Amino acid sequence: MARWLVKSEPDAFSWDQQVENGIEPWTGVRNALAAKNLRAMRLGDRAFFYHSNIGKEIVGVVEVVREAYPDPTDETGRWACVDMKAVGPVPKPVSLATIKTMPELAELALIRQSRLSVMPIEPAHWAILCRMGGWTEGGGDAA
DNA sequence: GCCAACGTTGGC
DNA sequence: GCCAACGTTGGC
Repeated sequence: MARWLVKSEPDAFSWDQQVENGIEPWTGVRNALAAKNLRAMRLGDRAFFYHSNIGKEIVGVVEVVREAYPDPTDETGRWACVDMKAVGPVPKPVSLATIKTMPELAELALIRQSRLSVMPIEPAHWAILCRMGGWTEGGGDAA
């Protein structure tokens, strides 16, 4: 099961809204690489929910509950979205500033490609970020 | 098909 | 609010 990180500006769509809505279509991605990543997501994949611009920190974990389908907010029909479900908040939000202090996280796309809004996270990096955030994966589904 | 101009994102 | 990075557009 793959791991990801998705960004949202809390002004536009925040973690609180994700929690309130439960399941929410992840729409509005209009970047080729980000879209490719979206299409590669599979049911049960998990992603960190990152607040860009305001907060600049990982605040929660979401899970893919519907794989890529045409983004209803896109008239051209060229772009895709997935449905995300809130799994839970990260007990200790992990800030960008903190991530930047860690040499072992220097290769993160979050840092190397600051404008990419949907990116894969390597298992080792996922584990480090989970530890930093005080997040423990629920019973045995971490495969 | 190349490249300059422009717009957008996102950190600071 | 500013600026750097980078994606996209449009002229040639």
